[in-house]
Amino acid sequence: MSAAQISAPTAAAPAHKIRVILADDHPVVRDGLAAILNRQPDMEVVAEAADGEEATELYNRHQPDVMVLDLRMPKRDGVAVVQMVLAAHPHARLLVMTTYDGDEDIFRCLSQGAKGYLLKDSPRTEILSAIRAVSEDRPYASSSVASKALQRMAKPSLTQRELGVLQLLAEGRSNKDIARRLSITEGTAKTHVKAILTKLDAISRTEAVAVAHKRGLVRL
Amino acid sequence: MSAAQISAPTAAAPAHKIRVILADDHPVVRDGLAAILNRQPDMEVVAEAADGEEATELYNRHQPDVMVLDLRMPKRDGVAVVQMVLAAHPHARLLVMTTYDGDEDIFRCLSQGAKGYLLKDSPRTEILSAIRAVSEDRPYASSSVASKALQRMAKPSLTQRELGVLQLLAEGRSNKDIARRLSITEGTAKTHVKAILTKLDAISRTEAVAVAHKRGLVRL
DNA sequence: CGGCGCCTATCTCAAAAGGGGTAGATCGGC
DNA sequence: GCCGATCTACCCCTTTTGAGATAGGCGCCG
Repeated sequence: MSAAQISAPTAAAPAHKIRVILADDHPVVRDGLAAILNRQPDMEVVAEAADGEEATELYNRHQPDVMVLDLRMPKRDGVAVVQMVLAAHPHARLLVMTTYDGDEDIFRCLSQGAKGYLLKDSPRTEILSAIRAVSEDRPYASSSVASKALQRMAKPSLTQRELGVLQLLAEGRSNKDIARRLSITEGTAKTHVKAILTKLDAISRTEAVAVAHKRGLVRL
Repeated sequence: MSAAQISAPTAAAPAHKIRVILADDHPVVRDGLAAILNRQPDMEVVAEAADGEEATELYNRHQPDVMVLDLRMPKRDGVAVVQMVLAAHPHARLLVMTTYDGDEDIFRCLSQGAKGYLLKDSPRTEILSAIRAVSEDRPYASSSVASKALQRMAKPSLTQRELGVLQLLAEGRSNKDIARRLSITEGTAKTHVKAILTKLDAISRTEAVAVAHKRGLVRL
């Protein structure tokens, strides 16, 4: 394939450039994305945000065609930014980006209306394709994520309560400790833990935590 | 402090540019670093590697002044690259970079002779300072890492065997399972687990795994 | 209204994990 | 040669965890 074909995708002379905001807490990543996008004749980086709060503000101020959002950011994470921006701008086109596939929050973002999802280790061409797709209101997802989405559908999902218990489980708390923190009896805590073990197909709490980490259900 | 002072550090007209190789599996990060470095009058990116094997090869071919190395890469991780490059070139100046502080492998790299360590979310000026320091054979470490190094000294370290047991622990294995896999008795496995709990100051195996994750002693 | 899912709570019983201490074998360094 | 660290292994005893079953209260939806 030729690079020229990718660089000048739909029209030889674009009517207007795709206006993009970048939101990522790593200066290096912002510079890298900016360098890639600014080489394109049909794209323009209009602002950069270093955290979630800034991302929300800058979206309101600039109303870009696309915002590229890191999932994990200080102050306000990707999920929260997606919620807040879409509440104010229902037609906002958001492309969520993260380091790890398998992060459960991807699905939270997509189900809340983010238009696309991208892995940070994607090649440049894929990043550009994704931005162009999202800018035209077409959905985009890395293939590795699309397949995970299907796997995930099959598996039973945890309730909110169970996710809370799982978080404490991952911190190494005992049943008694979990019960105290959630103001329930130890017996009930055990009931929740048993449900978690069943749903995650784990034999022990420690294995459940390992599975939860792999699936991105909990964070450190 | 002025930016000019940082940009033109020692000499107004550098006798020769600092030749740098970048090794990171994320194209975006490579582009970002390249963009930052190529803006400097005293630096030059001579090659880029997308994995550990490539990094080793390119070092041998180009013999740069500094190689910036991601800790986690496909095929050969940062620790292995540090070992192999230093075996062939004992005076190589390597700057290790990673996303997370608290990664135990940082200390493995540094103790094996890497000259500096840097967090990926560092500001541009810090990245440049680090590269200049390392190029002059001066050590460099992010302040957050320097403080962790001290904390770490105080705490007891795990033996090789214990690290092996800890890895299995983190995968959710039972004592019986651990014993089978390591060809030791269950009683011995319990002895190791008890030692781990004591050293990590944890009450339960699950808490020990949580601590191990935080300290980067195990990986998923 | 009748389910259905969720949270709560209880019971019993077996298995696993954890706390304490002891001790032989091996290996490397002072 | 002796000491210390490590790996191995065992003892006893208590606490925690996990399997299985059951059930009331509550809110939501067809």
